[in-house]
Amino acid sequence: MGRQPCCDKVGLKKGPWTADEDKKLINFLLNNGQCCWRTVPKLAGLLRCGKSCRLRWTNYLRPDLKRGLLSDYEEKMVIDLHAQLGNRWSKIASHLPGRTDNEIKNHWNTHIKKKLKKMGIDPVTHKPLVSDQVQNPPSQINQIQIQQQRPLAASLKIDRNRELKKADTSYESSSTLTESKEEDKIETPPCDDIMMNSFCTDEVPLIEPDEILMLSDPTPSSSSSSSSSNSSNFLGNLDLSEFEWACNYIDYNNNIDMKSNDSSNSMELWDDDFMSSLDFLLNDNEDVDRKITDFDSALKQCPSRATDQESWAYGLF
DNA sequence: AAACCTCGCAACCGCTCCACC
DNA sequence: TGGTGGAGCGGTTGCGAGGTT
Repeated sequence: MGRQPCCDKVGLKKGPWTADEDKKLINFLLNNGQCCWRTVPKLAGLLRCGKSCRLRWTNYLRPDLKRGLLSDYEEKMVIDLHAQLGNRWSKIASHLPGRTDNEIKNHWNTHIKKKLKKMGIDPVTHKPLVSDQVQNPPSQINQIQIQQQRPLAASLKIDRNRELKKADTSYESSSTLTESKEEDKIETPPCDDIMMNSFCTDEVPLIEPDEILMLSDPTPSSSSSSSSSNSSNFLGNLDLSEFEWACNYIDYNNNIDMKSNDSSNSMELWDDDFMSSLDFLLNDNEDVDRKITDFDSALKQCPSRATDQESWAYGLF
């Protein structure tokens, strides 16, 4: 018996999302929150399946997403985490605020893989490629090997049961059974001189504060994109004044009036401490651990849904 | 200038996981 | 405890943009 499709696909639209569809989805989710994805397209008036809506939201429309290429530090983290976790992109993404599993997966496949190969590192095993030792000076190989020792050791903590299912992940040979969920405790890799010297990433245009300001105070767009493919600025082109902000969800579950047409309220709860705590999302990360701690504490100032892992991001504009 | 090629990324597909009954 | 359905995950595909011939 075949699996039931996730939705009735007859008459449903596929392919790139239009700006209008995006707007409908954002409008619905900001006003109603995330509930059952299957019902979202129906309630939002979209001819899409729920799965498509969820992907569009999580990978593209979520307001907390960082756009642009991964920074050096993020790239380093991805490499290190991949060495520990393998192709578990969502786990890796959970260590990188504002990045999605899809984005990291794409970046890995298009950029990092090539870089590692160029450096003589097998992107699957994170060990030096034997054939490439000819191409790389011995000193460089030694540095690579030194770098690889730490994640390998850390990887021993990964749940063996789960890893056995991943035939192609890096650490099939990891010994010792350990407690499950240990992977969630994997440490954020520290800045490492070797890695800093080894990787030279592209210029990384991270989101600047002024861009965020633009989003919080939308101005008429010069020309709204005809398709979703150019929607890095898309949210800025939307009239979000009608939307509810996370911090205004004083008590979502108790049905306190969630609808507010006064967008000026949207920043009321964003005091200086909270805003400054967002720096780590906006600037390059030198002391991420501290900043994440600050951010966590700042999030506690934002009541109710804002602290929900999936929905805290609503307030990031 | 046009045809072709390559690359990057958004989106889809199918499978697994997990909560609920 | 097993079945079921929804959500999530990872792999893959398709298309558009930019580069090359």
